[in-house]
Amino acid sequence: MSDNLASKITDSELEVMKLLWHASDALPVTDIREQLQRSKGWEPATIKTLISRLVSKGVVRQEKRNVYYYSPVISEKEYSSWATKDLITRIYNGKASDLIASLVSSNGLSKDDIAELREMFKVEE
Amino acid sequence: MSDNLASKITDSELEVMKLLWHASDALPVTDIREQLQRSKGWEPATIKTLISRLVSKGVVRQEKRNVYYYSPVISEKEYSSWATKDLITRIYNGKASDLIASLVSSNGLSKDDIAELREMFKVEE
DNA sequence: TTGCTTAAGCTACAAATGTAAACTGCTTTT
DNA sequence: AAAAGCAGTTTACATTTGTAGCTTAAGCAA
Repeated sequence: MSDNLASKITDSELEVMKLLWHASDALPVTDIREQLQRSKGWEPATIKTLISRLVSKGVVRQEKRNVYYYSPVISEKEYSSWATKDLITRIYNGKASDLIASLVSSNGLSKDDIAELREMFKVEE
Repeated sequence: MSDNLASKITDSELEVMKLLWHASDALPVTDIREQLQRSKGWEPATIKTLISRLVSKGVVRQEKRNVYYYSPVISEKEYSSWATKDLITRIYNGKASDLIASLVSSNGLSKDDIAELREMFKVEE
């Protein structure tokens, strides 16, 4: 996923992406509209604009059937790991461990998180 | 640090913040200008605009001496931990360990990072 | 078949952002 | 003192983002 694709997903657009990511298959506008209208209170026109922009940006693909069906071009995992690396580059001078240190020192980790991490980084012998 | 302060620091503004964070004391525009002109190639006017916006946003304070001296109101640590939590909220459904798992599975961690993390999460006995 | 609904595409419009010039009044230099 | 330089302030202007309306054409309901 190149920088100039993912970096351009805005907050509102991300809501659409989340919907598409969680769908098991491509969705027609109707379905997208229905859900976002409920969860976000957006007008149909707004939702259509967001979808169009995502298509222009190349992160959503449309297939013509009776009506267009939309599906994500990049996966949620790709996007989130990109966003994480981007954060690390921008504010942790590229050091992932600094991010984690920050989480630790700002109490950003729950007891469960810490337990998981101990497990994750346990030295195997 | 309330959401509506930090969330409003834009990319360009962040460059100014970094400079202020790394300075040991408040800086006059001259110093800020000098460094950002070199490192970013920005015109003096641009730099002045960014500083003003940061002051309006309440994240930079100005003290009147001969000339104004500028210093950060929020610390780099506060900002970065806020930004990290924000990322976790927005794309990891609030689960910090998911972020770290994503880093692990996308090879976002260097050997050094991993070594540090092992140390960090070592079970003390 | 005649509307009603609504997808698609185009247009709109304010706020935020990136980038910078113009003006105004000190301060410093010649 | 006159000129030069620059801080501080105001204004500018294009692009991006959030949010949404209008128009046209097609599918579906009555």
